[in-house]
Amino acid sequence: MKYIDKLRNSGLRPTKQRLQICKILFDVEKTFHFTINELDQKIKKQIGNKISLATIYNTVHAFEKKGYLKQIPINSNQAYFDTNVTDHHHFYDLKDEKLIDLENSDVGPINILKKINGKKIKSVEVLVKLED
Amino acid sequence: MKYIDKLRNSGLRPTKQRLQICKILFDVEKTFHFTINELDQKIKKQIGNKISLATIYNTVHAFEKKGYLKQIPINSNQAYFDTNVTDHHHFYDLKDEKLIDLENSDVGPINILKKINGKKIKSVEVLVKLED
DNA sequence: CACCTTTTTAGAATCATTATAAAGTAGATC
DNA sequence: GATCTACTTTATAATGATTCTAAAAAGGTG
Ligand SMILES: [Mn+2]
Ligand SMILES: [Mn+2]
Ligand SMILES: [Zn+2]
Ligand SMILES: [Zn+2]
Repeated sequence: MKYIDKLRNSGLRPTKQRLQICKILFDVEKTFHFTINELDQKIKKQIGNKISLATIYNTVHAFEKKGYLKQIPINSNQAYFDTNVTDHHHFYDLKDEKLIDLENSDVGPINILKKINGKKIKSVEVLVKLED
Repeated sequence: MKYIDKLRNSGLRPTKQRLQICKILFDVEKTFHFTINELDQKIKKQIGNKISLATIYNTVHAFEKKGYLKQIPINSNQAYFDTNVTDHHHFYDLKDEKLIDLENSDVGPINILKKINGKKIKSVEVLVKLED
């Protein structure tokens, strides 16, 4: 009951819905990127039942807040999430509208020389747009 | 009649509305970042009259397509545009929800070591999120 | 001016996301 | 195990940015 503990330790009750979403998001070998609608589809397909969209939004946001998911800024149409929460970067294939991971080691160190008074850096993300 | 020519050369008729928007966007010393609503406010305030939101969207998208504006991916809430169309990067102040330019020279060369088969790189953008 | 095309516009439609509020559930207590 | 309470889920409505529509207005050309 790996996810039950994970949720409890985060102060989130391990409900049936949250456990199902955990299974889909984290019980796979590879991390992946998804939109809320894609997750909704995946739940219907893999679990069989449906989870209310409101619950899916709530859960994804709760997981994001706890650091189990990351949101990737791509465009203003819809939110993209990532189950890979390590520091890393992305390709974005403009034609397929798909994200591809770009590990830190594939980019090399990024040195931000400019400083902003009174602010500190929370994250540094590179987005590489791809075309044919 | 600098903007009349600019528009004509782009195959866009120099209408009153487009010229007014040009004036606001390009007739200033410094480039800046804006959302559609901020632009709408600015038009009302600086020009006095109002331009239909549909026209503002149309014009901004037309200018983006022509390369006179760039869209900056920040989050999925609303689109941010930039009158600075040179290659550059951004700070995003999470508290103030404001963009700050980060010139290429403030970041240093970014070497993308990973290649994706059949795709070529269109742009490389760094987003540095700031917190207090 | 007459004609044709592009553009503007108000308003409706769309779509992702968030809010609401009622019903259900988990976990604690007895 | 029944009871209680806070948390969660859910259907549904509301919101807000963006896009669509279709009719009116304006630009450009001869
Ligand atoms: Mn969010
Ligand atoms: Mn657009
Ligand atoms: Zn990723
Ligand atoms: Zn900028």
